[in-house]
Amino acid sequence: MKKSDRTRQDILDATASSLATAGYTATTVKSIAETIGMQDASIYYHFSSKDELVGEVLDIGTARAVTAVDQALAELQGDHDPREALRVAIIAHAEAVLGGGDYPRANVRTFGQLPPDLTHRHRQGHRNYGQIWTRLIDDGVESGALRGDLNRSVARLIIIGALCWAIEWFDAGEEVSAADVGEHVFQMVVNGLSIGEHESPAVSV
Amino acid sequence: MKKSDRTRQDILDATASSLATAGYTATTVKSIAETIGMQDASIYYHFSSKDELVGEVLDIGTARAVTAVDQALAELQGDHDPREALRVAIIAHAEAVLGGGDYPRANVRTFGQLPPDLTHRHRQGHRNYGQIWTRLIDDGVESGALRGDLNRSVARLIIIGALCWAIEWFDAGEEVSAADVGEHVFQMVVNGLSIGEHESPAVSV
DNA sequence: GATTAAATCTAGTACACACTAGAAAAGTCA
DNA sequence: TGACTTTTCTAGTGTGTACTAGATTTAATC
Repeated sequence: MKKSDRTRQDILDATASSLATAGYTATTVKSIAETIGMQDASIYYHFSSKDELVGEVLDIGTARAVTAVDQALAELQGDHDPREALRVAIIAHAEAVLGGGDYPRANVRTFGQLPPDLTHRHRQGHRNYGQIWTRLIDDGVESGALRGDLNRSVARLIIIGALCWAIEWFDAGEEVSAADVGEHVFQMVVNGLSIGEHESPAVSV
Repeated sequence: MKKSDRTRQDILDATASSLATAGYTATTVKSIAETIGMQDASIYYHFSSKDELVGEVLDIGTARAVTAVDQALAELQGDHDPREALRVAIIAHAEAVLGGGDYPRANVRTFGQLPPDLTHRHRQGHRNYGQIWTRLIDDGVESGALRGDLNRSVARLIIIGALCWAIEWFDAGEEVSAADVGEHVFQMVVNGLSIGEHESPAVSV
């Protein structure tokens, strides 16, 4: 029983890693098996199909992303500006997806590449995740901290989109960290790039 | 000669449409041929391989996106706020990729799904496109209209990312138009969601 | 140490894919 | 019409994929 669990975990890890870097199609059962030194047929002792395996990896990925954001928000004690909550959530998302493990990255990376069954299977998870952000934005607007003249759904999707797309260009080796990317997204979508008409010009970079 | 050109165009159109909606893997030579009522083998009279065909579609896509943004900027006559140039470019991009034809959409949709050869082939095109945005941001910062305390590359990639990811959720049938999405991205990344400490709360939506 | 159960392997099947060769059809123009 | 070119089709090949069946090995239990 213990051996099986360990192997199962190895398979999941290898799949998450491959999905995160190579995408869905390039992640073959054979390549997964090779990574962990097995025959491809042996995978089927632990998982009934490729898509069941991939689905489980994606489930773990969403769970981890949700946990990361929830936990970061929970650490905000007492009264706080709704903008600060948004900032904390954005940075937590950035760190989970960019700097975190393979599982959340696999989720974002394979978005839009999955067969219909898998896409449908994870629709609810994405909806749940979106609701966290919906609440953050609603709180901000209703408290008067955020503008109410924009479509909140569109605003939510733009924030998530800016963060998700970062996976396409973010390089963990460079000097910009995952948290830096989150901070930039926050600064831009909340404070804006503009320095405004009444402020003094910013110091040049 | 004329017949060949027409068929060739049909093949390109069908490929662009399939890439834009189904992605790279689900776009098979057979499915393309079926769409235009041909046998799959006949495709090879016009194109030497699937990837050459796909590459040509992507070339057209980048060209159209660049043209759309360039043209929108060219129509800005005389002196103008650098923010206005950014706004015009953002909306032009949104309309080209979301509301426009299949070619630019195919480009964004297949990003990250392509085999290495094709990815490499289009790297230069993406770089060129990025330079349009680099210049817009540089102009803004140097004229004092935009903040200079953020990493400009990161800012550029966040703007493009927010726009590109919109393809994953934008629905042309809904009441929010492609230009609306562009306007929202502009409002958020340039003016910011925050209403600031000295302004009155926004009217509720 | 023998018996049973768990885990992996060997050796395949079936299918979808990109792509090819050569015959057949369609179009062009004297 | 007839000779020629262009375009499409028929009929395949080879490869990589997910997946299966049954033998074989490894581990656990008495």
